Amino acid sequence: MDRLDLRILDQLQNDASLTNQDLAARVGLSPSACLKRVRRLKECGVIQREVALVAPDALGASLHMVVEVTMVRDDKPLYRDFIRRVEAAPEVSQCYQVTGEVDFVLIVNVADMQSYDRLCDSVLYAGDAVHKFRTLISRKRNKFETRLPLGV
Amino acid sequence: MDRLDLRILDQLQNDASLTNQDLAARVGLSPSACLKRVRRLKECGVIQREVALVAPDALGASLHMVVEVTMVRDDKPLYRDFIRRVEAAPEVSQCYQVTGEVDFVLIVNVADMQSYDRLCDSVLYAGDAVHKFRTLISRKRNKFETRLPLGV
DNA sequence: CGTGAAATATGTATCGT
DNA sequence: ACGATACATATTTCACG
Repeated sequence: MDRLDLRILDQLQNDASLTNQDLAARVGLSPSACLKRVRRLKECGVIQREVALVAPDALGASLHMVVEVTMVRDDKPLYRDFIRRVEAAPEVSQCYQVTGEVDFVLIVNVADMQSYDRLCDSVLYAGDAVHKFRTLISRKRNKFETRLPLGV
Repeated sequence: MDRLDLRILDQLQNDASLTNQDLAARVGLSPSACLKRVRRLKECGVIQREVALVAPDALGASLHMVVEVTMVRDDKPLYRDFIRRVEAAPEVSQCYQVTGEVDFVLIVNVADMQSYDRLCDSVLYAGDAVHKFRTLISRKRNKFETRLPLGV
């Protein structure tokens, strides 16, 4: 993982629709050398996947929420089951297991309150794992950036 | 925006590296018709961009935090300036403006505590806009999904 | 890592429904 | 207005230097 790989990642985090030729030109490499690097970065999991980011309000899924979850107790199987439900719930886009006064923070995005309700049933009220939760409703998502700071 | 567009979005949210041919085959369209739709979806902003998702731990930026921010008072210019600083800070990947006991929730991801410190200086302590904040340190990111539920 | 040629994919024009 | 076919252009990909 040298400087060239970092520059490649930097570009692709911004715009994965770049052709290999353009990418190669930008990082100062021949197309074939560039392609080999990109493939290696995918192979070894540094590039996990390429995705299209869709405007939430173009699809009526513009309701974002932050849910802080406190579990009933510290218990491996309990946690594992909860995480499994979280993973299975399409409404939950992110899940952070945190230290401190709460145990999990979920980022939820849904079309309406009915969908939020379904989420509560399928994840929060299911299985007696959750002691309590607090929902912060987002009025606005001011920033959403998938890019990691690479220090290039 | 019909069923076909939704199927296209569904595919591209999963894997934007699909060739137009494969995509067309999956949604049951000819390549040219498919391409026209994809371009239209990009033109009108439904597809915002395509990005590569990079494994955070492959790059030593694996420290995630959730920061809850409470402002000193409700004040337009104050908020505007804060948001501007948030947007400028590469350590802050997401910012939700929420209702309730706190005013903002930030998702931060950094390589180390030193970077977190820089963030505090450049965003949280700058400008006397922030009354207080609470930082929840993530032990683990159990889920990170950019895909919106499309109900297809 | 770079070059060049073969294999693939994209993009366009045209026609049909 | 939208989709299909076919052809021209561009890109990816691989063997070789």
